[in-house]
Amino acid sequence: MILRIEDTDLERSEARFEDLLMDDLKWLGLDWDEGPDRGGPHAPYRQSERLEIYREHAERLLAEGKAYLCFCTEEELDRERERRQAEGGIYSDRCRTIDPEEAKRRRAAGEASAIRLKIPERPIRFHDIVHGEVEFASEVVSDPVILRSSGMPVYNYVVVIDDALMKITHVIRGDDHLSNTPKQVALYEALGWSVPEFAHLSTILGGDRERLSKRHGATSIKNFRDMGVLPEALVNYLALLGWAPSGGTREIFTLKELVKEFSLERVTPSSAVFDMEKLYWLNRQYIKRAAPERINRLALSYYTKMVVEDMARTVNLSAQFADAGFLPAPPITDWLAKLTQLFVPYVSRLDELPERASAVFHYDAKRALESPDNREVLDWPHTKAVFTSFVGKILGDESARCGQLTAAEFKTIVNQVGTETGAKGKALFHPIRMVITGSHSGPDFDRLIPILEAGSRLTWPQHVLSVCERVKEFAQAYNRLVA
RNA sequence: GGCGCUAUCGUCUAGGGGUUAGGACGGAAGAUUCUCAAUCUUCAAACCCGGGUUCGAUUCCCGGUAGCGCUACCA
Repeated sequence: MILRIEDTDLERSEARFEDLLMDDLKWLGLDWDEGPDRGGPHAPYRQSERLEIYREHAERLLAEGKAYLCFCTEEELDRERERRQAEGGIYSDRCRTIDPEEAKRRRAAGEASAIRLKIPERPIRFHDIVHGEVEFASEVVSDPVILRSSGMPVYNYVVVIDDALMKITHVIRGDDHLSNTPKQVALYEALGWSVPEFAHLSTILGGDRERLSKRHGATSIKNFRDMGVLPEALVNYLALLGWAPSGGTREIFTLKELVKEFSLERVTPSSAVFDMEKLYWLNRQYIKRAAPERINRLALSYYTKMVVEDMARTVNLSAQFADAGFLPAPPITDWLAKLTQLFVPYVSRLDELPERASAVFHYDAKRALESPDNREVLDWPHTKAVFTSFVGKILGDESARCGQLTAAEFKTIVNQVGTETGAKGKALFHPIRMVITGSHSGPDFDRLIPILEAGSRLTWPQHVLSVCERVKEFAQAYNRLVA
């Protein structure tokens, strides 16, 4: 595989984009044998460093009469384009008829000129693996500029030169390039080179059926990565957009399986709407299958991000510090790993983890009592008695040592509250969960209580409240409410 | 405007001259659980329109319509 940097548009190219691009590719699990970072037999791999090659071939085409000099000024071209806007048609190729000798003289005299390719006067046909035979009439394709008057070559030209020189066999790209292809085919022919196979893949659209763009939210690879989408899920989803295996029922494929199963011949020619929900669903499947250690490690950054954001709310953190983040020490990471495993069945994106675990980090008894979600629970007949009994047990009981409560001890207390008040099932569990987490729904107490207690014993910027601290806060808030 | 590409459930798609038009996401209902999520079961949901070819067309052909793309000295 070859990585080539197409940077002939100076305005849109920046060195840092290159690193970003390589990061994205590596993250996706795509690797290359040759490229700007590791060299290879076809070096250089940046088009901006291959200018001499492009100039040479352009001059050759010029000398062979397959291309010509164009002296049109920017203003002239603008004017013509405006007229076409209304009347239709293509660029007039007006400089094509200038006598080559005269053109040579004008260039020598210093007049600015671009080089245009002569499109032959016959239909241009080519084969496309997903679209079949495609034909364009010669009259609808204008003579393209291959070398700008600035000396910088144009994409449609360099791509042909490089693909041929680098021995590219299959040109696979978006179908927005389909209309460019006749120009490129004409170029291959003018150069006397054989034409590669083409495969034009359909456009990916947003929910509004417009081409996917920044407006639609996550559209860069980095975005998905930040959301906690696993690369294998993204690759799998993208493959499914426009492709299905024969039979059409299987949907989950690893990169390796995809390499084996995927075939361009089965790619659909019609455009597809990007469905975030389905991506998230696939991501959940992959999270479930992934090694827990990997998920725990990936999850870390989302917690630290949360902690930094929390701190920024109260302390005036420097942007530099917030950016850098920080890695917690092992006792904390071990605890966070347990936390992740507790909540990971609930999420389809890793960045949802802190939000899911918010009951652990952000306990607020007052808000819990005022929450509309808890309204109903508050009105249940047993609720008040359960509150009183439970609060009394935790705060009064010697066994309920602060921060040292075990799951078994907690269970015993819950059972005692049950027999004392006569509440059971929802009537028992919902009010208690409300006291502990602020919400009537959440994970099993058996797993939650040890995590809460262990968390309260850790020292890091984010203090986790222990069970008894929660109960204390709740009791105060509740008493105020009743009073 | 010209040219090109495309058209099966809301979305991604399988299929293909005669099928109960299949699967997945999402939706609805149910089971399970103290609850939410997960999981399982069930259900609803589609061949763009008009002509032709044919015994028969969603499938093949033509036209229309719609969507998208190109129409740059952008990539």
